[in-house]
Amino acid sequence: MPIKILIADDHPLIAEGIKNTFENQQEYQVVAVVNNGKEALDFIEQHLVDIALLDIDMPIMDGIECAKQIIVNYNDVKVAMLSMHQEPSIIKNLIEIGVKGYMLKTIPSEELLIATKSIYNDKEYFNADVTKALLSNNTSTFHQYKQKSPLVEELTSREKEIIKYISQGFTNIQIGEKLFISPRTVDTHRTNIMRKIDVHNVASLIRFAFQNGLTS
Amino acid sequence: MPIKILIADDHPLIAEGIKNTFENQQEYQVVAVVNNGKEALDFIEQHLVDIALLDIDMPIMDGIECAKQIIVNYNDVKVAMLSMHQEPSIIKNLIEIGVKGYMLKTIPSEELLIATKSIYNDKEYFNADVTKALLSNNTSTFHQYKQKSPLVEELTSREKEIIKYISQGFTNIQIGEKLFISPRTVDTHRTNIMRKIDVHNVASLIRFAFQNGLTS
DNA sequence: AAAATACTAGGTTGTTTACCGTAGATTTAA
DNA sequence: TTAAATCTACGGTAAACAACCTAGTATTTT
Repeated sequence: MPIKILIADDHPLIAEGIKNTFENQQEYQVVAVVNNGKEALDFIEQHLVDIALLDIDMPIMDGIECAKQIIVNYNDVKVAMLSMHQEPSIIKNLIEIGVKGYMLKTIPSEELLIATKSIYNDKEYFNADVTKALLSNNTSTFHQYKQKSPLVEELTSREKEIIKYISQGFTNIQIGEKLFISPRTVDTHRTNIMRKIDVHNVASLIRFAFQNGLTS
Repeated sequence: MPIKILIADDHPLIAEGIKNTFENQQEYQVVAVVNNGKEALDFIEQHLVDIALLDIDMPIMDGIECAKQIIVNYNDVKVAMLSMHQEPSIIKNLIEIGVKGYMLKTIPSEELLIATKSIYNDKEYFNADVTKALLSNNTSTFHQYKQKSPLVEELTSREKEIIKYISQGFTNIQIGEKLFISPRTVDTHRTNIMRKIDVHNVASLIRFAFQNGLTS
């Protein structure tokens, strides 16, 4: 029973190239070559597909949206991206969505075969260029999350203590009891904190706390 | 002319396993199996080697020091690591030193062959687990050490959507506007979410969202 | 000594959230 | 075809929070 592959790419030449890679092997069977994400979804709805190889840039429905839909609606169809993009944010996003593989189109044919087989066997596959892309830019991507706001410096140690308790889910009254101060005092601190970091509700306050490592 | 491979690993069984992988192929030739970094260097000084496959944990001289020496002194010997470590810091360090590949020992034999060939052809190779390891460093600090709650599974996709907006600091009214539903409906979702994950204020709700990667 | 900062506490007012219930419409599963 | 789940929406009440305000005490800085 060959591995059933769907290829989605709006460049016919590339799609054919990928198709040829698989057609010389009896382990694989290309069951569809489509031009966009919508067509891919339509096909998957009607037929059995093991692996969907999706390009990102496609008309009507792009590969990202298509991947999302497939992963949500067709649990047993594995999704791998085959793209020219190597922006870490895109790659990261896709991996979080749940794609099993991400390959750049520079991947050699034989590696693509291995990759496809790995993915079919419930493993994951990312080719070297992807790893390098993540690595080379990971400082910036990393900082996007880890970078501390300079506003943290504005907070006094008492305020950081308060924000910690707030982010742990305690109410002003509970915090007051813990710190042996009036809940009104806690409220004052809370107000001051929010003014300093320029947020206007608990949700944003806690978001700030998490992003700045103030959560204990 | 086969690709000349040196294997350095202090576990004889593993070293033999790797050796066997290559010996069934005439493209490759294992010219040495050594037990530590020092022996590897000694061998390379006397013989021609195309690729050195190094373990990290070895007595006398470890794989990291060995890799450094090889890369500095023997420009035409390519170095790849084959290890059980997947700490991003180690991997990053080695890539900065200049190793051409990093594979975990969980790599399938056939993938190892492809990898070795790629590296011989002046490409780089990192297997999927390595990418994942790097990626985990890439994502936010918060989910790193905290385990995800099974309660996430209880949430419907709509509820996850709501929780995402809440954690972004939007009020029920704002969320209602975004999703074209009544703020009362948002409130109902909110109530249901809080019941499901057993929290009783926004703070805890957002804490939950952050710890479970529901913050977009 | 005066000014600034931090911590404390309270007043007031309006908004938002938390929790309780009910309930129709639609989709999904048994 | 019931049954269950999901998404939708509303009423009401109490608690918590958000945004203003003043103000005393203590400590540090200028």
